[in-house]
Amino acid sequence: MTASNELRATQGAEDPAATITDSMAAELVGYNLKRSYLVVRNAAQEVLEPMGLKVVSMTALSLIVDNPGIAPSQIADTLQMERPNIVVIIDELETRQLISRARSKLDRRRFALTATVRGRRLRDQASASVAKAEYAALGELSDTEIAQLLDLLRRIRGARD
Amino acid sequence: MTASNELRATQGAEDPAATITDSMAAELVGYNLKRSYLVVRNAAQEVLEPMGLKVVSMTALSLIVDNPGIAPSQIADTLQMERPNIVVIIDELETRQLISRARSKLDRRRFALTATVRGRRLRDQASASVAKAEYAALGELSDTEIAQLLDLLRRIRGARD
DNA sequence: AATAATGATTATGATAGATAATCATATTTG
DNA sequence: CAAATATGATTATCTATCATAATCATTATT
Repeated sequence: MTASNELRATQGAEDPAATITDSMAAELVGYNLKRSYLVVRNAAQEVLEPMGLKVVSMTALSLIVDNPGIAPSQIADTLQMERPNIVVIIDELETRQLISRARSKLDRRRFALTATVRGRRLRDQASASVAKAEYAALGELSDTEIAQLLDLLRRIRGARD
Repeated sequence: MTASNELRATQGAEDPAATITDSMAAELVGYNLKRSYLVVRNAAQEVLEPMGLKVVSMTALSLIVDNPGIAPSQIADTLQMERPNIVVIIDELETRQLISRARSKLDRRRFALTATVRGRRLRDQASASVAKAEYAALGELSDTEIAQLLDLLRRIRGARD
């Protein structure tokens, strides 16, 4: 770096119109992962909100639809959440009559969760809407690139799971 | 799906040893982005903690190092955070004498933030450690794949910025 | 039978993140 | 130029997310 560049850099950003250089954003994967995640999550939240669902509650609902009889603790394990936080989500899904909660016959400490017809219908609707919203948010990327991205992401988390 | 598969699915998950099918995790990009982000962020947090930094404070510090004279509001814009939350971070960086805060001469409402020598040194150290930690967390991926990933992620957030 | 472990729950706490209100300074406009 | 408006920083506050500790019922272990 030359002396004049040094000088410019020393005072440059004080000009409100100056362009901010952001070396972190350019280089770090975590930073870019976070930003991309927020873009996609916001797109999902937007379409879920009118259905009264959050991303986490729709994920839990989906798990229950796909795995009838699943227990809260299994949901916690799968979604990497703490059990106390699952309880709240399940309470709400039950109040809205999207799922039913019954004691397991094999282990009476556990609950066996099952989706109701309403729950299954809402899941299907939500899942389709979210997929569509994601696709729109990823509009820049081709189908091939989305597949590549998914593969890379699965391998990152796969290493730690 | 056959009748027997249907039956198995209906009761299957009540067996604690049953495998949970997670169609969301398999398909949704947002879910995979979140999981991958958490893996990488945890790796970064781990190496930053002994330096007394969080991801966000090290990002802010880095911005100040790269853009001497930058104002809090510019940091907020760049990092997509609200100004009140920036204040806290800057307070801490200043208390630790990693940056200095002076009124801008061009606009006396603004602050002109500059990194101290200590701040610059810590940034360099932190930035190197985080890059190394990220690389380890991405161990599954080749250099080419990491570059591909970065490109895809930048294009996702680029579309919305 | 007594002890330990597990699952669900409640209460609670920590942290990130956003909003509203306030004050100083700059800018715009009548 | 004076009044009104906008901007930047700050404080106080509120919400959401996420985690921990303690409790109770049931099951597994010794």
